[in-house]
Amino acid sequence: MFSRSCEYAIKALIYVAQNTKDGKRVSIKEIAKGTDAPEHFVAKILQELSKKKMVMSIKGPNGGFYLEEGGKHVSLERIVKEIDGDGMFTNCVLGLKVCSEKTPCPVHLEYKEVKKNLIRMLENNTISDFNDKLDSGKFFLKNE
Amino acid sequence: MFSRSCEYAIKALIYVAQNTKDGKRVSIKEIAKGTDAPEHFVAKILQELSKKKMVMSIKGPNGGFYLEEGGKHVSLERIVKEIDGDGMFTNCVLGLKVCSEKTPCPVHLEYKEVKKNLIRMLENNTISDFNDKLDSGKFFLKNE
DNA sequence: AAATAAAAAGATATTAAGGTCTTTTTTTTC
DNA sequence: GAAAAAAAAGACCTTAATATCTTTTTATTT
Ligand code: FES
Ligand code: FES
Repeated sequence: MFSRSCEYAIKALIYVAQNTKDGKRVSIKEIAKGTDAPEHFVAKILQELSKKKMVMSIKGPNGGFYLEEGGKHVSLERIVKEIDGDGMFTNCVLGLKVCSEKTPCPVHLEYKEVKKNLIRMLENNTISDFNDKLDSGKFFLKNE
Repeated sequence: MFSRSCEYAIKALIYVAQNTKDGKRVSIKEIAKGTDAPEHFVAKILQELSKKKMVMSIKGPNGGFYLEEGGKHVSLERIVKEIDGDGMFTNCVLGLKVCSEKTPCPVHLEYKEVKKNLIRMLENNTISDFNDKLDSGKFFLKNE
């Protein structure tokens, strides 16, 4: 569904939001541990997100990552599009050159509904939405 | 969503069903052209499907691929599972080790609904369903 | 039997994703 | 100012997906 990079990005951002509420910062190492992801890989992804101002970073001792107020209201849709591009939103599910009503693939009509659901899910969920959920202890960023 | 292989497989099977109604067979070359897929790649995928008896093949002049009566009633779900495995049906969408109600990821609940839709779409559509649709000329296996 | 047409099999190549390691830069603390 | 801690940058490695090419086997047609 999503690329690994994208999965890590989503979990990392949720983790950062969750653990920097009081003006603290979290290091790559912490994020990697907290989301069960390879440290150096997550570093690269955060670098990318940082360039796009989706997460803030400060170097040096006591540095790390944190979110600006606005960053907390970023939707999953935004993250997915930044990392994986908009293929999932526009491509034909059977790989036709274009997805259109004019020359639709056999599953176009039915897939359209599925896609609508998926997109709604991505649009309606922001980083901060998850924080509330995580606080309740009923959701996890890693398991097993 | 699906791998290339899987996309090609689905389109190839639909194409075969569509073009062998009268006891004819179609060659790899035809299938590749008809579905806008690389010939040798599609050959390998059909080989695999052939081993699994999801499509029949006959060698030699006048040979080619065709479907047994039963093959026409194969669902997309079956094809996807044979080619891509059941990851899409069982894996956590954020990549947690397991997808479970016990230790769900933050989007588990919402994604569950999306997944249900997707699976229903895959289960409810068989190769022969598409033939009827294609006959009407309103759907395509390639475009642009 | 020879020629031919087709799939099967298998070897190889290419590309992209995923992952790791090393060096550099920045900042803080002492 | 030196040492340390952190991210940034970049080089590199590994694996899997995608794709192509070549050879072999099988069946048909003449
Ligand atoms: S044409 Fe295939 S999903 Fe729209
Ligand atoms: S735990 Fe993530 S989808 Fe179920």
